[in-house]
Amino acid sequence: MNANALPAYEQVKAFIKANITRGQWRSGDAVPSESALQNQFGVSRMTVNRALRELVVEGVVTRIQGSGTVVAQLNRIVSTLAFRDIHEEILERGHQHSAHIIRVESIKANASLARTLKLRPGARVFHTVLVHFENDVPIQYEDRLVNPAVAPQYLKTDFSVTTPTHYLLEHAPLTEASYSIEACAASLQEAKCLGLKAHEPCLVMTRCTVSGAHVASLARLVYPGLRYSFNGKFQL
Amino acid sequence: MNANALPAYEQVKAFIKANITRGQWRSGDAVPSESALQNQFGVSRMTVNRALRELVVEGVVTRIQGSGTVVAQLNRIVSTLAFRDIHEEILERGHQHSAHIIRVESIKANASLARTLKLRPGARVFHTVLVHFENDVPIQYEDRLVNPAVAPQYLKTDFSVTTPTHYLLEHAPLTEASYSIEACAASLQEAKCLGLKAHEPCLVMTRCTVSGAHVASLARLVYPGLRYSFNGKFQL
DNA sequence: CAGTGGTCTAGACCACCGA
DNA sequence: CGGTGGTCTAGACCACTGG
Repeated sequence: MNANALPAYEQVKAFIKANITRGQWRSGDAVPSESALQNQFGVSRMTVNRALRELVVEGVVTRIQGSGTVVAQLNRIVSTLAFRDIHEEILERGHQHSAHIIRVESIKANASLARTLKLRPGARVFHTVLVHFENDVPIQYEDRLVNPAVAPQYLKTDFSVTTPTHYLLEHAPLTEASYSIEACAASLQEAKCLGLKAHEPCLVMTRCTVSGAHVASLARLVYPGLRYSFNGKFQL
Repeated sequence: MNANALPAYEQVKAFIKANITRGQWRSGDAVPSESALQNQFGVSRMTVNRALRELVVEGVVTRIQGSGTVVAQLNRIVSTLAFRDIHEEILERGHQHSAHIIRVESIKANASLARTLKLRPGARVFHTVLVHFENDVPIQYEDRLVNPAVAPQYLKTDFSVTTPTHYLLEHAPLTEASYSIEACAASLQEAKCLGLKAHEPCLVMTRCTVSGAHVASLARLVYPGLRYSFNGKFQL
């Protein structure tokens, strides 16, 4: 066994990917069965099985028990977007992060908010509004509502030091999140805080996080359209 | 072995995830070794190994050979965004898709475009501009540049029937793509085609696709901010 | 029915890490 | 050095699919 050689399961994966990339096998075409590949490569079935299972996860092939393995419909780009704490994101770019605190308060949930956070209407909810700066340039307006059940001490945090995201991840283990990304015109308040003209286009991420049995937080993150973008990459 | 029972490796995964979710194990904490879990669950090492390998892919744990397995830094939300052909996306919502063709032509690449497509300056490049409608509402303005090397017959396509995305996926197997999502103000031309006022906020996806050795296409997809959003979900 | 994938075992050898 | 994970094997039984 050559030392520089790829593991056997990687070789099987590479073989299959190469056939797809080269246009040899197209979407919907059958991929050789496990036993066929087993013979072809002279490896055990578990090794072939691992290769194929990983290709399923990567979205390259589809398997149906009893039927076989086929090349997946590749008419979609599947990519992984990672959202991180903005503090770390900025530090990682080698820049300075700071935050201005606009609002830290406790409010009463109206009907709609109560429904989202799964609380009774009129229940207390924590509310913070911050602006995050990257090298003194405003880059994110963060309006956040927090369920007191998951972080009773939330309002006592010094948000100029600890970001809400960081605090919540520490105190309420994340189990689930849903988000949407849209383009909106900046409101007057947002525009003022971000140093924009009113109605300038912004990227808005709305995010709802769940921790165990509780809806933990609802956040609206507004980024100046001209200063921020989400980037991603897809590989075969 | 109970028929309704989860597979053993799923039970191991569930056990580990539960300990994390419950806040029992925190980021950086050690996860029991394979042999420990093997004894605890009374299963073979391969089964435990599969569970842990899958948790690595899911970003739940980190493993270091010789050292051990620890709970990953969960201070990031990792989610999978899937971009599909807009035609299918609309059909799947049970709506009607149609496309208006604005422009179908061959142009000469300027220096910057030639660099991106890895062609020589002045080389011929295909250029199409379409507007996609969902139930007669304009939803995407698609400005696309195509490398003739990967799809020589591209301009002969009837784009009112076949979307450029679909045609390219058929003729140039996708091996790589990079994209960015931003918010921009609609240009006059875009606004007119999308039925917006000038400078209304739009979600803009810029996408560069690679097929084998060639850069295949560069697309600018403009979505009206009020009519479109990218949505995603994250689970544990 | 034969062939497929889904799961699992009980071993094995190796590379790596930390004490 | 012992313990960890990384890989691999040669079997096995099962559930499912298709003809």
